[in-house]
Amino acid sequence: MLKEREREKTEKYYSILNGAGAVFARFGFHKSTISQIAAEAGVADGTIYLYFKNKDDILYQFLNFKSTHFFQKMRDAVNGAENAELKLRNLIECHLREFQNDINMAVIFQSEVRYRRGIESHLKDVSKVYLEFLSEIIEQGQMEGRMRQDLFVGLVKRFILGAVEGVINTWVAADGKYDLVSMADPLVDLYMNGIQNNAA
Amino acid sequence: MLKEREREKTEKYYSILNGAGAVFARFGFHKSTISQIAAEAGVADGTIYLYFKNKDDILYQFLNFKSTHFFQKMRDAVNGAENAELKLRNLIECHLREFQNDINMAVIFQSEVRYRRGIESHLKDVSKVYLEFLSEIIEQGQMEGRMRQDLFVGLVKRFILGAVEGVINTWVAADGKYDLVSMADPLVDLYMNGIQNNAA
DNA sequence: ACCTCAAATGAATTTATATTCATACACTAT
DNA sequence: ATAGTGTATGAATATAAATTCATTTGAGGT
Repeated sequence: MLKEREREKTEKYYSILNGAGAVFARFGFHKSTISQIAAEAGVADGTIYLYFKNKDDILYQFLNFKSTHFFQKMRDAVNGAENAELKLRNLIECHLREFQNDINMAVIFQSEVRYRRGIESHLKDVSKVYLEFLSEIIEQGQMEGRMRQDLFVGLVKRFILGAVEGVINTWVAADGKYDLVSMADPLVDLYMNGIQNNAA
Repeated sequence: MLKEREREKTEKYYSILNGAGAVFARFGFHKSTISQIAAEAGVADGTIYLYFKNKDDILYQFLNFKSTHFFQKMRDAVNGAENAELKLRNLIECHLREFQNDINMAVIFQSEVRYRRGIESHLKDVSKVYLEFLSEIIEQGQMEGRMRQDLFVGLVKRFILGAVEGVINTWVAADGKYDLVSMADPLVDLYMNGIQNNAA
């Protein structure tokens, strides 16, 4: 086993992480084998165990690495906006852009993160952090008078997250063929105005 | 192997299906073993292979059985409503009620159905059928002038399904502790009116 | 009571793959 | 050049669990 300090910095560490990302995305975590990952990363099977504790650890580190980056982008996007509606728009746009730019990550997040008992417990629960972002935005929106006062925030935030994920799932199922980011505006429009025809 | 005809009717067949439902829900498909399922169903390991081709087949038949029932309920719920908004409300309420009444099914649908390559291909894709229900309702709503004309139906239906699933996931994560069906009205209200404060 | 055969059993077998480890390699310092 | 140290290899091993099958059980039927 390599020294803890250096282990995570080497080029090889990232080759394996990326290889694993590609393999997990293609076959799913359970059907992926260490040999496949090793081949994809261009290393021997045994080498993987110099950098990772075991197969689970690969997934764990992958999610950890990606989500750290993801939430940093998220924070930047939200902070750069003034009012709640713009924050929401930026958040959604950022989410879609990051997933579009890294389809392996997108596939893995959408398919493996849900109900992985024992992983989400270690991992700073991805959707939890996300939902906190949303709570803040909604509450700010209510203070600004921009969003309804009678909203049940606990529900609204799942509602928002669920809908983005639904849109991403569809995009993933279509192998990322179309532009995902352009869904941001119509999506936010739905959040804000709903589907009812108020004109009539 | 039992005769095809009789195999699926026996009491034992359903014991195994239910046992599997409980075990899959508790441990997830991959971590569930045949022995656990057999124990839960009160039969010997080998007996399972008299009724099912293999472990995958158990999940497949479980999903098939449950989704057939589910969609029947769904159809009844939708047909019993006059206008599109009521149909939507009934659909969501039915969805939530059925999941609430069968938490094993709920857990399995939410966690195993997504990205199970080779299963959704056999199984009449659950979300596909669901999305067709939604398309019809939305289009009807537009004809009735009850829903906006400028909606991108392809987006709206994922939006709706995604949001219900988000709400169900939260409920499942809380071990079904609170009443799920009561989320139907506020949820539909959000679909229809959005979160924006129009009064101000 | 005995026979027959479908149904059930669970220990033995097979299979698949995660993980280990003895060996080989490559770089640096002396 | 050679020794020494950290790194990489991949064949061999360990393990776990799915699946099989020789054997047993039990419910009619004679």
